[in-house]
Amino acid sequence: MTSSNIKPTESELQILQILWANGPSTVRFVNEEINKEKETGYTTTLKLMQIMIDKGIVSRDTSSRTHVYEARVTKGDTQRNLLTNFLNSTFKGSAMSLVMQTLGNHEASKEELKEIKRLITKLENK
Amino acid sequence: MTSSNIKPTESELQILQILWANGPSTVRFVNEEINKEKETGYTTTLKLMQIMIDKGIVSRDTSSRTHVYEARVTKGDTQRNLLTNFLNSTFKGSAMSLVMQTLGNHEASKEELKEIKRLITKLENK
DNA sequence: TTCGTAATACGAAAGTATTCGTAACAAATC
DNA sequence: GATTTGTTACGAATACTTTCGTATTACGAA
Repeated sequence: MTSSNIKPTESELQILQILWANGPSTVRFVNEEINKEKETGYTTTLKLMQIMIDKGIVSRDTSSRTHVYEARVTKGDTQRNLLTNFLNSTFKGSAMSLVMQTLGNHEASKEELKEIKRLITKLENK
Repeated sequence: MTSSNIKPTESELQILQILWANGPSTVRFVNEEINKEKETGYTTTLKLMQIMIDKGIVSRDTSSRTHVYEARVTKGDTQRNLLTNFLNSTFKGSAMSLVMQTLGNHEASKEELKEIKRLITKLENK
């Protein structure tokens, strides 16, 4: 298997997104980012990040008083795992259905559509 | 909005899938289907389905002693809602990324790929 | 040094989801 | 009719997630 079964909770995923986007970060920074979306107490975020340490999802540098946290799972691996789970539970494993619904319901630019076509052509020739 | 915010839990979704696939069903039938995947007590399934009644996700015919349950949310609406949530949380709203990863990681037949291409062409001409 | 601020640690409360035991009852079987 | 079987109702235990209050400690400013 590519990597252990990564299944972060909703809150954990939000934190991971922030760490992926910004690199190693302090609890304060992460909490401020979260608060742009949803009011959340500082110790709430701290606790979540400590739990993520226990689970091995993040690591931290404790050399200075203010700890710096870093994702230990990659965005790619995590997305892949979550996608597989989602595909199985919601679309019973039919990648086709999922793609069709996504394209049908969500906007994509002409350029993006072209790129998807290119990928499909590449897949067809394999 | 197309429909109220349908967000079934993992277990509830599994039950919905069975109801969508088989039409109105008894608790016993649903429980047997579930047990093909995962050992689960009868009353566990019963309780879940009763909770789904409370939430308005399913309805039931109680005219005979053995109640018959039916989904009150459509597969399409539910998938659409779950897809939007998933897209936002895991792919930060980028439909493009999701589609590319799905095509890249999960098998699709040549026929299916062709069909997706057809859909894209149709979208491009709008 | 003393005080205030900011950080971590910890435990517990609150919320949600899952699981199942037991009671009550109706129906079928003997 | 008595007993076994199958069904619903209900409550409670367990588990997992989220939230936060409080204690403690380290650091910096006065």
